[in-house]
Amino acid sequence: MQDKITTLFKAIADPTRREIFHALVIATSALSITQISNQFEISRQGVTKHIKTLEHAGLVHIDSMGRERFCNANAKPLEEVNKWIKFYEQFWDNSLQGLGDYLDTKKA
Amino acid sequence: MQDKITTLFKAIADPTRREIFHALVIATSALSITQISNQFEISRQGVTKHIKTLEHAGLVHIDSMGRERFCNANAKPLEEVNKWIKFYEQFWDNSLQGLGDYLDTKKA
DNA sequence: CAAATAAGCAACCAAAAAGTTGCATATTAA
DNA sequence: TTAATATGCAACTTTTTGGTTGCTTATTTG
Repeated sequence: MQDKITTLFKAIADPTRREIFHALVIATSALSITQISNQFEISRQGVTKHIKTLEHAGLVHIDSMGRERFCNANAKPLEEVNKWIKFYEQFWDNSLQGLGDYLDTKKA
Repeated sequence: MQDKITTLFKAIADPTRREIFHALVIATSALSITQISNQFEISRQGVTKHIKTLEHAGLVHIDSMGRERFCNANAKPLEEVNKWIKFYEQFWDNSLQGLGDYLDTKKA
């Protein structure tokens, strides 16, 4: 399909999915599909689809208990996004920019 | 349309766009649309569209000089993404998790 | 000025994404 | 064991997205 980080970026690019993920992160216990659906305007099937996308990106882990499927958030994969971002930090952060300029000057 | 952070997330969710952005970030000088196109497989129009998306997200700034349009990367908006991510860091980073547990214990 | 170059605009296309409804199936409760 | 509940699966619709081609316009350059 597409590479891992793209799957991840796409998963969090959708606002509904970010909301669902957030709800799972701050939940005190795992939430079933129906429980999640009750918190959102969209249909249960819509939620299922989003959960599948999040699961595929590694952001959600599911524990099946009987007929219920309890969803847990897993923020770990976001570490990759964080790494991606980190590289560009030096280009927006002025203090780091200054550091870069300093090193350049030193070299010259 | 959609909120700012979603525009931003969607802009960086596309791998081609991330590549273009990266090329602009590491470029020693601003690049024209044609110059960018030469570095990628897709058509000039395709590049133009991506640039427009990046510009709309604030990740690219354009300086028009005569018939040419020179594109500069601007990483600053990524700071917002970084902030978004930061919140979830405590849920993946074990040391911070430990810190949270510690504070909870202290409270109790 | 004529030719070449840089780019925009518009229309189009195919595939993907976000969401829906309907129905089947498994599990639990009355 | 029948009814209710939780979910999955499949088909379908609408919108968005990533990309294309064709044509026009503006700016250089020979």
